[in-house]
Amino acid sequence: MSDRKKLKKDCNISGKDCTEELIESLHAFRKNRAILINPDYLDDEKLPEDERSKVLKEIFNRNIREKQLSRIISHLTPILDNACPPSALIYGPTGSGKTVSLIHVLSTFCTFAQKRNIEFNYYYIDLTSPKSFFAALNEMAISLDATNRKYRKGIPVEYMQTKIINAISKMKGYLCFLIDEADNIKPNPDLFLTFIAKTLPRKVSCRLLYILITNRLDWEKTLDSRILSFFKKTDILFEPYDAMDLLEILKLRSEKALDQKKVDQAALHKISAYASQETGDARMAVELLSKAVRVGEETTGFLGVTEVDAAEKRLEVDKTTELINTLAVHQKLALQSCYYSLIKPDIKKVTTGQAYKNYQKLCDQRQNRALSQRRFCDMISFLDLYGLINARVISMGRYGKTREIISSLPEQIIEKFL
DNA sequence: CATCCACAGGAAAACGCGGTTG
DNA sequence: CAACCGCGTTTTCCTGTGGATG
Repeated sequence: MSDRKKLKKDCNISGKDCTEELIESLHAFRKNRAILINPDYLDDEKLPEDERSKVLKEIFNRNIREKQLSRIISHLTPILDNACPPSALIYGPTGSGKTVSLIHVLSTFCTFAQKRNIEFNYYYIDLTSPKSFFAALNEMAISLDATNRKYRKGIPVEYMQTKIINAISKMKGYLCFLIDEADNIKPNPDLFLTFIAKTLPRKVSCRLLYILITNRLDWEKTLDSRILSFFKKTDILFEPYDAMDLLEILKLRSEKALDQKKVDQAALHKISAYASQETGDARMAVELLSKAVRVGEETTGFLGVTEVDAAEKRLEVDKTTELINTLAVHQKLALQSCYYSLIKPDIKKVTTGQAYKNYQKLCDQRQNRALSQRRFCDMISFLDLYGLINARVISMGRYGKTREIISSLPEQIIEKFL
């Protein structure tokens, strides 16, 4: 017993020492390789409010989105001459900086107008997650009255409406509502729009101005034309960022967040080029940057072009595995049945018939009914469309005409889902 | 050149399911 | 409560087809 105790004690001491050393050395090692100084600047969600707007100001001071900003501002300037501009509808793809630009413009416009003794206020209504009519009203009431976090369910809709009307009727001058993702009201967007466009202006004395943001170009067409005519609106389009804009944004982020000694400017160029080719989504560009930083910290302790390449690959892998995971059951089975024979080293292509046989076998194993070959055929074209397989129709002469299915995924992904 | 394979893919019928009406 | 719609999905049926092969 005493022996064992002693042994344990020894072990403990030596073990502790070892681990402590390990922690110390690893810590030093990691610190040495760290590129990231202030991670919050790579993630907008974590940035405190005032800090966020500071960053935004800096971005806009670099003449990014100048065209769009001037469009919005010239839309607003009639207010300075005591005229009320029409409502505006802002279009643009995700990550083109719609929300950010609008908030920036409105807040600066707000202070500018106040200096000239013009009463101007704006409220931001966030509908980024789908909302019902009631929830939209709720959101509106909250933005008007910051003290009240949330109104409970079960309150009649009319009550909410009068609540909002009461809140607004105390105000004077111009009142601007910035409604983000305005197309997100389900199931009856018309109701909400009728309320804000028709009912509200009649009940309150101040001048109302609506700015609706959406990323669906065709949204307008889904609306009732009668409501649409109440908004005598102007359209403003946000183009996606080009490579130069993205580069500026990335530069700013990297200056704030990263150790400049360890950052190669060429890497930023590469990221901006890649992101602008893809979608021009700024959020995606920043995400790629942070991914590249992570790669750099894990390997060389430096952010260069090679790290960006690696991050790109990793992003690609993440995207495809995510895509695969969101597939419907039978689609997943079809995909598996395609790769089932493709992973064998000597087989490079399969025909639809072979894949279908595999598919039937797989369905048998899992005891669910196999879909018809016709349906399978459609699923193959679907998978091809999404780039999960390569399938093209070829003719093998008298041996028939079929789709030739070839792998289009790197092996690590295939292994993962098989 | 005609033949004929093994499937592609269009059309229409059948099914499934939530919602509505008599 | 059954009958009936409406609409999306699935099955059934069918016609079409590129080119190796005899």
